[in-house]
Amino acid sequence: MPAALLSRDDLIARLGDVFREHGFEGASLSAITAATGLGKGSLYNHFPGGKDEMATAVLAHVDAWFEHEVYAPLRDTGRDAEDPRQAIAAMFAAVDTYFRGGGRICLVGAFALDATRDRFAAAVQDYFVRWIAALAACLRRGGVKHARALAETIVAGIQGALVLSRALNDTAAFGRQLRQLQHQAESALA
Amino acid sequence: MPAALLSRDDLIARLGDVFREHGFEGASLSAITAATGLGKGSLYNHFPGGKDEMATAVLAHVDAWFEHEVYAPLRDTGRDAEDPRQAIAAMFAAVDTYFRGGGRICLVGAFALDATRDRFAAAVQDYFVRWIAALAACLRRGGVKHARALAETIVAGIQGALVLSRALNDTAAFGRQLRQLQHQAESALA
DNA sequence: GTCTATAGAGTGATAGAC
DNA sequence: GTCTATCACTCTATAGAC
Repeated sequence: MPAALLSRDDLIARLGDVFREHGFEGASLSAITAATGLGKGSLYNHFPGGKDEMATAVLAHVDAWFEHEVYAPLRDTGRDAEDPRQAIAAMFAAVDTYFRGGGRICLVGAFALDATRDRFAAAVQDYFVRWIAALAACLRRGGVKHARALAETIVAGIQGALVLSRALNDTAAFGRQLRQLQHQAESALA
Repeated sequence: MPAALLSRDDLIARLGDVFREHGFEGASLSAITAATGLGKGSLYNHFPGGKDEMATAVLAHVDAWFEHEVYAPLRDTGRDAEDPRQAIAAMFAAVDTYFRGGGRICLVGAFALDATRDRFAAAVQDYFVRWIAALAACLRRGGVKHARALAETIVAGIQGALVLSRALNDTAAFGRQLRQLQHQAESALA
């Protein structure tokens, strides 16, 4: 067989970019073809289920990244006073990197807003439930009283920061919100 | 001429529902026809520019609502200690009503996230710029030091709360975030 | 009769599935 | 590449308020 032009990981990363850019409905197969360099035949070879399966694969990829880089470190935080603070600083750093300082939106958040949500409701809900739970566990271990409420505020704040920085076309707004949220978390830990 | 089946305001309201539900790309003319009861001929009679003009009209309608119900009251707040507090409480009440307690998303925020943003960038940016400016002016009049930063946090927080409540399929999350943000504003005013 | 809101068949282009 | 369905949109025609 001919060599694959793209590894599966590269392919999924590019699919993610297309879905982030155009949304699920707006991501036409021709846009996907242009972004990946793969013809329709190749795409259907990799994803017999079509666009639905492509989006599912991208969501699973995003989920795996957050599980490894964000949720697990938060959950594995010890009880030493400094640990939760460091874990939360690491989370904010990871988030800033992942979202390219506000230049990249959250695919899961975008899917949550439109009718796409119904198709991928389970994956969308899971992403947020697990993020909030992992962050709340870390905060609780740091002695925060209303850990669950604060975790919800921080996760919502990050999503809002992405909307705002895209709307204002100002990635600096994302950084400002991230720092404000991190400060809010650190104040609660102190 | 035949009587209009729908007033222009009703028509625009229904168009808004369709765009909120499906996004700009996902809002097909057949979905619009189904939601409005109007055939293509009627729709193109009202909006010769097609979907673009429909979305522009909806955004203008949203803008007018927020200008009248949210921005103007915030800007017109006096300098009495109680005024900014009341104006901000009124803003949160208006926001809760408009977004149906979290059951309705923000069309402008949704447009900000996908590629639609480029088409309507000016209207999208304007909505957020004016909201933040009006809220910051009110906070500043209430003696808040970093009024602009807090205003940004609150507006971003509202957008994030909408994403979260849709993602979790839990409108109660929207109410919780709204109360938290209002408390944050009131603490800064005190 | 004029004008406007209606309806919907028909256009070419393009969608996603295979 | 081929397929059918559907896309946004055009055009012609009619109904009815003035």
